[in-house]
Amino acid sequence: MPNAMSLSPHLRSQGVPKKIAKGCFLFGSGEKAEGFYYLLAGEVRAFSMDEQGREVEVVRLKAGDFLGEAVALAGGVYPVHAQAVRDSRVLYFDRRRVLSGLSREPEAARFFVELLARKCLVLNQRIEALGLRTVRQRIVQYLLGRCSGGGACLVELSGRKSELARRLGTIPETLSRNLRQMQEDGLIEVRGRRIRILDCPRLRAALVRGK
Amino acid sequence: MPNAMSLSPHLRSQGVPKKIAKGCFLFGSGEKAEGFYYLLAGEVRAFSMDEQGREVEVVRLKAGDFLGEAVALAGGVYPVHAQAVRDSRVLYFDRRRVLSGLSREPEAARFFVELLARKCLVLNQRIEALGLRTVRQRIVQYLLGRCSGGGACLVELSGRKSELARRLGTIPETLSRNLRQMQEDGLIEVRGRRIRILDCPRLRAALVRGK
DNA sequence: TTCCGAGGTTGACCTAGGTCAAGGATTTCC
DNA sequence: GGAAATCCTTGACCTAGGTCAACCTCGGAA
Repeated sequence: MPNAMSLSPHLRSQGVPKKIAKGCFLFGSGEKAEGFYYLLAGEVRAFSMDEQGREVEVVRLKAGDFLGEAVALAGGVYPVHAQAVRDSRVLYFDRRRVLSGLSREPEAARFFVELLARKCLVLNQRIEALGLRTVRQRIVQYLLGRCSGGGACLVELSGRKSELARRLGTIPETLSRNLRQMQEDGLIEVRGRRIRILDCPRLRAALVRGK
Repeated sequence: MPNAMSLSPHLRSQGVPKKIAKGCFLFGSGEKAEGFYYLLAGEVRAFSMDEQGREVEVVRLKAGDFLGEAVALAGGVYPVHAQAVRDSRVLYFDRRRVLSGLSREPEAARFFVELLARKCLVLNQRIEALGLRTVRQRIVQYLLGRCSGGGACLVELSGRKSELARRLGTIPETLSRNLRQMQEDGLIEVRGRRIRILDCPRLRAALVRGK
């Protein structure tokens, strides 16, 4: 989840800058979460392993995103592996230091409370979205979620289509078929990883009618 | 979500006690969230309306649960209606007061940071769970989630089966069929809203194998 | 240029599970 | 207690979408 919150200079100063070379791990699944990261530059992927040891990407982080903050602040163990896919720069925050720092730093306390509260909202929305019956509905809701709302607008996928499929709780084939269908219905226009929304109102209607 | 965190006496003193008579609303969907609630006693249900104006229960709260804290602290609008289903007693916390109080009350800051962080984890788990392919898997994971892990154990559903169905992203019919199937497979024993897990290890295996 | 490999698309097929409709079984309320 | 209203279960049916396998496309390397 992109957080789009900028760190206050003061908070920033509490983080320890680190460089993570491409391919290096920030942490591994199952490790006790003693701290968390703020990504200054680069790219990190979080993934878990399925039963057969195949990797399953959970989320991909870019500059401005936090990584592992909820786990660390709640005092759990990382549920995923995190690996830099490019040379990256991060700030590392020690869990205990932040927690005890909350006492002295009202700024920071507010910041984290709002950060986490916002995250909860986003997660809740995702839960709602996953509750939607059809894949098509989920696609629609995803598209609407990142379109300004006007007549026509363009959505550019950040990752692979297969990642989007996974995120929407389906598989590439089904995503592909649905996109084509929607294209034939004149709702959208797909070109590579660019999706142009042709008929925003009708798209919105499709969401409600449960079609 | 049950939170199972007890309020510190000090924090508790910041809440304004209120009595909510059965049937009364704590807030309505779409209202600006100026505060949130902590349920001392009674029962509250949160629900939204689907397109046809039918009510859809989202969650049911009992004593010890918070209501609307994430929305309020993030500064949004309530996404649901909240109504007391029994005479209830709550503490009401004013959003602004809490937020500004974080400056003076390190205790409170820590409390809310941990509360929200924990909530994020729970929500994440639910997202993962909803990503499971089959309804049966989701049932299994739900049952395992509330079973101590030993040989046999008993799970008592807190609400209606239809609520559980909805929570698992399905419908009562399918839930019913799956439960019966699992019963025939000798995995569980269903009596009313009591479910006895007969074969915990085998159940766990069923989760992994994706069957 | 050609070759190669990963991602994407398509088709054929089949099953999980959603819908509709009809009983049972519990609660609830008088 | 009994009637009414909810819930729950079951059956028949059908469609969304997952699986498997083949093919296409495009970008990078030789």
